[in-house]
Amino acid sequence: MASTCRAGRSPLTDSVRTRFAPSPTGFPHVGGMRTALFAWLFARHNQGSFILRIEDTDVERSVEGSLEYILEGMRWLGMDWDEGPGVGGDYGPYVQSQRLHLYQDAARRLVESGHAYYCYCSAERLETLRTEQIKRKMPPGYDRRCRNLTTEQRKAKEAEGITPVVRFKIPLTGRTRFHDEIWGDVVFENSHVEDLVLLKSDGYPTYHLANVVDDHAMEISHVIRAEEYISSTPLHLMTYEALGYVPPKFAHLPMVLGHDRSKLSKRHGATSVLEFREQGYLPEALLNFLALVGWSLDDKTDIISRDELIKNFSLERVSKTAAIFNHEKLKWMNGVYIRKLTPEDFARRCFPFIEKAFPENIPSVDYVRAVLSLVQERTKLLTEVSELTRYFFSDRLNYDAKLLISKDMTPESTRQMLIMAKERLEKQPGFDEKSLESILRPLAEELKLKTGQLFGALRTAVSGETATPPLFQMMAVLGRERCLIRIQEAISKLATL
RNA sequence: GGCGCAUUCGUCUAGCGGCCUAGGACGCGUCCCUCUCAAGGACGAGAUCAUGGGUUCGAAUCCCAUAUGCGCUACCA
Repeated sequence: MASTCRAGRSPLTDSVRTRFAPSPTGFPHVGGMRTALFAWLFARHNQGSFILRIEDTDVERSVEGSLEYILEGMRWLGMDWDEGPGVGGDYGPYVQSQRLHLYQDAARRLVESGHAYYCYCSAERLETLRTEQIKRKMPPGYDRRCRNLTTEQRKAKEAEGITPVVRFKIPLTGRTRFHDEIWGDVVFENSHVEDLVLLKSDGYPTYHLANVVDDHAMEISHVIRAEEYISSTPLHLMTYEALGYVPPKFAHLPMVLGHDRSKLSKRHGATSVLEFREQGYLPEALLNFLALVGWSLDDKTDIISRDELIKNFSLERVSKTAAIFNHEKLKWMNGVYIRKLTPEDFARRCFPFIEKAFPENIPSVDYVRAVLSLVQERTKLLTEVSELTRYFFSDRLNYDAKLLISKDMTPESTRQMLIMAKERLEKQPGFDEKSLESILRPLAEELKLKTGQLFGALRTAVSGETATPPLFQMMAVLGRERCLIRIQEAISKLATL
């Protein structure tokens, strides 16, 4: 796209550079990850660079260990970064708390050039000011009391030992307009923009300053971020200009909502991508799903591979409307991806869940594979496999004997039927799917029973369940000995009815 | 309250003036397949394109109001 040479960006590096800039204040939220995904896709589509930058400028909200979770979430989804924590890069450090002097310098320059000023107002004054404004139905905001302090007044405040903050001196008139890659042209009256704080009294920058300074320093070409920042974009633009920087392009992404149309949060279910992993979701499914929250390829495609996503992603097809996170569709999509897995891959991914559920009862890897191949197309979540395969690993069946009795059958007729079946099975040399079918089907005919009546009873006898994979396949995997024992148990159970 | 933005089936969306008696997907229902459950296939219900005015030969698509929703309105990001 833009290939004009501009200040701060050399022709050599004038390519697409996007970034994801999370603050380490919690888990990797799917909303944030969706934002990261779009920035990542845009960079990859344009053979650009994707940068990961940590915005840890809020000391109070910073949560120990959360950075590692965020990185883990990114890695799990397969979003690799070209620069940032763990990989380095030419524009580091990529952690804002290690770049404080840059922001402090910028703030000082801004004050010196008259674009910003020191503010000595206390948090208390600001607080009472705000509550008073709200009470009188006035728009809340800073009243610019310190905007025009004289040198003497400032000296007096300094003498009191007050550490000031730096606020941007927003022009009182005029308007700021910009072109958003997704929203189009947006215009704001400058008089509605506040003199926001750029540098806090603890020496840390606010998001507004740190963002501008770093996006410029890191030569970010496209700022792709959530919709909530659109209102502060005019301030950012003014800051770029005041600092003498050429601003990047902006693209604001629509929000991700919960089912009640409020911002997606914990009460809407899982919101951390790591939680989705624990619940048995496949990263490729989540990635596909997330890509479709606010973006579409065309009027009919739902299942899109990572490569296709990269190949086809464009900002033009990003929607402007907030989207509700549809867990049902994600689950369906996960099922689609599970079915697409090779049996080996499916087994590999399920193994941890099986091992966890049946630590003492795993005879062999081959057995587990055989079992899993029977349930693959029946599972929507990896976590379901333990439930789906329980009777393959445990001999305690615990079912109600009544479940053995099919329609139009009695306990006694069912018992007789199972006795016959057991005799035939004992005599049958092979125990594979084919030979099982070759004796069980004729048996049903011989007894003048519907296949469902015989097979249903055997199914329950052998598994304790009424819904299982196909009977013969299941029995073949369970093995002759186990099946015969279970059928005998069923026969005994029926006798007590 | 102010500012900004949005508004197509329950949900995700296609649509960028005539191809729309609005298409696809999830979910839902019926049927087929079938030893059960899935998967798969077929069909169906489901949107007066938020409402009201314009513009136009013609509007879901353009314009203006209204309503509703969302975002911002922090020494949080």
